[in-house]
Amino acid sequence: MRLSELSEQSGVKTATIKYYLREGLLHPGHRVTATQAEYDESHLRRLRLVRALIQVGRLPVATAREVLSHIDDDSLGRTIRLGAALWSLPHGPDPDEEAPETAAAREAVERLLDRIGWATSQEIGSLSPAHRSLVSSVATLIRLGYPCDVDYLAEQARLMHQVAVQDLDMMETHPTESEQVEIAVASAVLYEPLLMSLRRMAQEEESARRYGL
Amino acid sequence: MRLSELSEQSGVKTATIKYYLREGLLHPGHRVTATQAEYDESHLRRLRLVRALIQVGRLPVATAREVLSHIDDDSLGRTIRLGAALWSLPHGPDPDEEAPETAAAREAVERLLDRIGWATSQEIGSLSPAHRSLVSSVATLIRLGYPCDVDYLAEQARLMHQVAVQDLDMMETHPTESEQVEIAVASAVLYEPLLMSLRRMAQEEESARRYGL
DNA sequence: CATCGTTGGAGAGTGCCACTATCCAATGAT
DNA sequence: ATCATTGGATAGTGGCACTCTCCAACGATG
Repeated sequence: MRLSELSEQSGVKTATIKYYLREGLLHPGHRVTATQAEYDESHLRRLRLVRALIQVGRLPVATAREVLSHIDDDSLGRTIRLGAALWSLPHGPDPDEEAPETAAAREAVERLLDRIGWATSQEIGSLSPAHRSLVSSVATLIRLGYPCDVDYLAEQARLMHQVAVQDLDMMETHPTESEQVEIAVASAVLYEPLLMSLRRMAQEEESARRYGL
Repeated sequence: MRLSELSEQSGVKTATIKYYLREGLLHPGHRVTATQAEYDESHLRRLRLVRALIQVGRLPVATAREVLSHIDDDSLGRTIRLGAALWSLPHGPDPDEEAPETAAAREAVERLLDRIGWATSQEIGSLSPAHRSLVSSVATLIRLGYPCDVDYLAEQARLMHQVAVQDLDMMETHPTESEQVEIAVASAVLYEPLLMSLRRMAQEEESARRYGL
């Protein structure tokens, strides 16, 4: 398949595909002559994944490249590969250590983890982007005076754990490691807006149920 | 308080505050002389909300202005106000009607809503940004060949409904309508990254539980 | 009263980023 | 032989969130 055909089938302009090639988001085609290259299904699939990461997942191009490199890297074991891929995903801003609310937020998160017994998070917690992002979010809520008590958080955490169980179950239905890492990334990036859509629809539904239309 | 004091207390540069004033994200201060204005606590609070919406919630400035205008508008009833605020929030891309996967996605979503009995979503569903965004997400997943069966979606939807119940319970703890609308917006925008942080931490926890460290 | 640093306002400018248009030499179809 | 097309490199575009510069008007100080 030529570049222009790849463009037609994917719906992505040739100029944009060239850009992705240059940025290393897409592996080069097989050079047929000095000025022509051949692309195949793997390019089409990767291109669609790139578009999904960038357009649906809103990843910056540089981040997408990093994430993809982890998916491709089969020199490491699954756990490391998975962790590397997930930790390179974008996350909220880091906690502002200057702000006084950060300390309170950190304590609240600690109490939360204690309550629900997430041992992993407590040990390596301060390193995990998700943990730092959580502290930052809680600090923001405290600063704005929104409620954010441990009971509420614990209940939501419990629900998110059930979501995670579903996620991992789904991941396990895929055989190869590469696919599992890819689906873990997809789970984090593509299913996220899906879940948030479901949450908003649920809010609309529940709101209608309580207050009428 | 002067503009420069407001800047100090909020940690936002004066130039940026001026920009927000110009863009209508912040109501003007009380003019004391021809060249000086006085700001108060309401400005500080609003400024923090603006920063949270833009930095944590990643809202474009124009969208933030629209959302804030709905929070301020007390000429409408709560339901309308709430809906207007939530519907003006950013959502994923609209479904691509050209793509063949969109039809399948729409059908899958319909089956899902049927299964879990969200009447509201079925009636006004095609209008809701959340519904359109969900169809778009499902279409993307189908196109990439990721699993997205109705059983999985139904389970996640059930969990998201429980999340929404928590959300609305929390909203009801606030007395005034303005506060309720504000907290609904905060719930959609600020608690979203919080929930996603919890999901990723839960994935890390569950992953460690299944496969070790 | 003169002076000089500070303030608020307005418009132009900056930096970043995801593309995108242009150009060029080498092909490949006719 | 001719000429549109292809892949590759480079420079440019447009949008956005600020941010810089300038200016007239204060207002505290000597």
